[in-house]
Amino acid sequence: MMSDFTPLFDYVERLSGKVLSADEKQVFIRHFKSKKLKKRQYFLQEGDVCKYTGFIVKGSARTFTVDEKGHEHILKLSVENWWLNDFESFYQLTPSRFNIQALEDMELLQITNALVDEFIKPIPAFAAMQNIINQNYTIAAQKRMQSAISQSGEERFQELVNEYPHFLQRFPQNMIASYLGLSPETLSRIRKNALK
Amino acid sequence: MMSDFTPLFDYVERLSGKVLSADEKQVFIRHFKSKKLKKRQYFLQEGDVCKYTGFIVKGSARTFTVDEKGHEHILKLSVENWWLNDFESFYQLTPSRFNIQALEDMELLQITNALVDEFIKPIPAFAAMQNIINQNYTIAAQKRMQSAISQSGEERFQELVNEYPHFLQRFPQNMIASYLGLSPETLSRIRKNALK
DNA sequence: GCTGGATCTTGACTTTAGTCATTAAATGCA
DNA sequence: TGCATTTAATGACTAAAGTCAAGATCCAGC
Repeated sequence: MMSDFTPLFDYVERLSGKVLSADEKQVFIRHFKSKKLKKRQYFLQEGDVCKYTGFIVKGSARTFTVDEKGHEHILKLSVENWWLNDFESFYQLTPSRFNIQALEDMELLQITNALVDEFIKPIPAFAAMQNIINQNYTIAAQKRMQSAISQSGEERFQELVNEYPHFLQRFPQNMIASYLGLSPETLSRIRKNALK
Repeated sequence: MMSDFTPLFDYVERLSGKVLSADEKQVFIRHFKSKKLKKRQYFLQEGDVCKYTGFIVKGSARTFTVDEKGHEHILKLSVENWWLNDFESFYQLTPSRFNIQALEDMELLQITNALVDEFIKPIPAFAAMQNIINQNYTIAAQKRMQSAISQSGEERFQELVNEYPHFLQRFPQNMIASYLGLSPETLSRIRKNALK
């Protein structure tokens, strides 16, 4: 059965502000492949090259590293209508420093770098979307960097509560803690204090 | 006297991998204006819209915020052959959350967003450069985020020593500390320990 | 429903980094 | 050169976050 490309088309059109022709949609359908991941399965393992970029139709994932002490640090939490990949590895075809793992059962539409370059990038709406994404990502990264440098754990948590309240429902607390750069115990205590 | 555009042309050609024609160079010369800043002068103040993006021909600057306690946090240190701006404010024409201040006497080539869109973006080498920059910046932001989340102050300092050794010569230690998200005292002690 | 693993909470303690105050050194510049 | 300002170092203390260990709770799958 064919996957549902509607979310992807909507996403590209919305971000780019351009409309996709029927022909262009066919190019997407021809080159993106449906991929399913069960909870806990890996989309990418540290040391491997990130061959695919995937559009998340359903489910969620975390991008994380493991340090020398064996502690995991979550760099990114990804949900529906986001792209799943390690930019650096995907664009430069270098081994990745990250692991990407499904936190829920996932459905992706994925494609290789080579096919993107050959068939997808020439589609103006896609190229425009890509620039917008890079721009947005850069801005978001700058904001997050600012909070990492200048705010306490408690302030970073409050910001997350305000900006991504649904994350709190959707992800276990230890994942949120790791995303914020805190130990699970510390986040537990922060929440306890915040309730007063 | 006309400013020296050579560094800018070299930079655009190097990043884009394309050559600029004489006509295209004239477009640059026509629309970029030379701007000088003395040490400590502001290129941008919090609350203002970042009207210009500037290519740094000479000198250096810091991008920083001031928190409620009056503490400054440096988000970015910029030197020759980098662009100086607040992405978010410049692209979206929203008031900036950042201050940008010269750390040394500076010479910039600057231009407004509107003029970039009208005259400069149509130059293929420039558009290509911009995408590469966004890509590189995204990758760099991810790396820096990773160290902020998963490394101690000492490890972050060691990384800076390895990656940007010239920063240590060029910028006072309290600026470096702020860039690393540390108090000046803490960085002083880290350095003392590291010398053993 | 029962069970085992995962998640969360809490307490006691340690480590890391920040704060405040003081002194020393370096630097700018008149 | 000499003085004022900035920058850096250090000590004593405080605050924030991490660590380790134990127990409680939740939940998926049989």
